[in-house]
Amino acid sequence: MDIRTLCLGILTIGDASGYEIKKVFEDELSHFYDASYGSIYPALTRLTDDGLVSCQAMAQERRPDKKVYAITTAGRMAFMDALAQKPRKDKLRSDFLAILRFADLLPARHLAALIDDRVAEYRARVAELTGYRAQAGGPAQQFIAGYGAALYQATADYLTDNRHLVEGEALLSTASVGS
Amino acid sequence: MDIRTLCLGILTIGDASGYEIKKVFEDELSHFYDASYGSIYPALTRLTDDGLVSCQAMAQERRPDKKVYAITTAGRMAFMDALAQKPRKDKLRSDFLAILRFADLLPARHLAALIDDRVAEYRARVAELTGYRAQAGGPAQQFIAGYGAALYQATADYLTDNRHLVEGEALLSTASVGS
DNA sequence: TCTTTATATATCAAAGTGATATAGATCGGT
DNA sequence: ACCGATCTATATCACTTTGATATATAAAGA
Repeated sequence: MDIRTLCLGILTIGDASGYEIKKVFEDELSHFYDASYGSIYPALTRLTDDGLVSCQAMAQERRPDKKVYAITTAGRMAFMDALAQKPRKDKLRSDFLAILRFADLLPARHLAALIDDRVAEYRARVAELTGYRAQAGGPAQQFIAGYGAALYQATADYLTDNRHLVEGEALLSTASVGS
Repeated sequence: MDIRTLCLGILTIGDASGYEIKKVFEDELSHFYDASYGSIYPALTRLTDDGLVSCQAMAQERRPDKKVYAITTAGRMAFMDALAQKPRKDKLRSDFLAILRFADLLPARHLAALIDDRVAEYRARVAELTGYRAQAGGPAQQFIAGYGAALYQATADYLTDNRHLVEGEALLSTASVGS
């Protein structure tokens, strides 16, 4: 599922400009997918060339033209085909865990602060997503927001309950400096 | 935290070849980071050029030379600096969730099979990681394996408890074909 | 015997990121 | 009234990374 296909999927929901598609990625999909302008704009150009979307330039007063894209029938079929493909494995990229793997090279204070921040961040995210879920549109959106909330909740809990494992390993820098 | 830095970190644990570094990514880090040969080999070349690792070619009988890399003092310092940097946000890329977002375009059977597979896969992963955790080396490795297990467990549970939200949306293709 | 899996390194087109450029509008604070 | 920040809107580009492929040999399994 590349960005091109995802853009096509978003246009399934309704017509949109590249800028608006980016907002969908940020608002609704941000916790399981991401895309930059550097991938969205070329994707839309190519989808247009392939006849999967159509593009209408809207002249705006004192603004750059807004290009509104709409999915075509061919595009709809292509997206259905893509949906039927077996999904690739999920991929997580976590600097945080990479750092924790090397906890024994970090000062204890730094490590503790890192984990504190992460727990606070995830608890905030749970609250935010729970709110979103309540006001969200369809069941699929609710399901996805809930999925995110469940993950963040589980992670925050795990960190709280097991941080001693890594924190016991951390460098007690004061001891080595003092002696 | 780019692949170059991660390779440096792995060499902190012990000397290794590119091939062995790949195995560390696959075995120990696979559920929160990944790297292909296409990034590892160039990373090692550049780390060598920068004097952060040293390389010794080991001639092997009837095998290509094995290049064993070792971290230098400069490399160790560079890695410590990298570890002190604020970690970037975690990034999840999930085709599975992307597909579920468009559950209303999928036949109900297909959707059910997709979720069944995912739940089974995650339950298997929990078992695997729990085993790994028991036999694992240091506390940091145990912590990380446990983190993965907790995530997969929470996900499988969430899917089981909330799948009705998306499954209720799916296309009842028999109805539309029959009528 | 033959296929698959493991050891081992290397390259490359294509995809995607993150930063930067451009440019007017609007909103909040002082 | 002014200034900085944020929003709307599109576009490009160097760099990183992926996923596939190439090359060679050995060992294990079918």
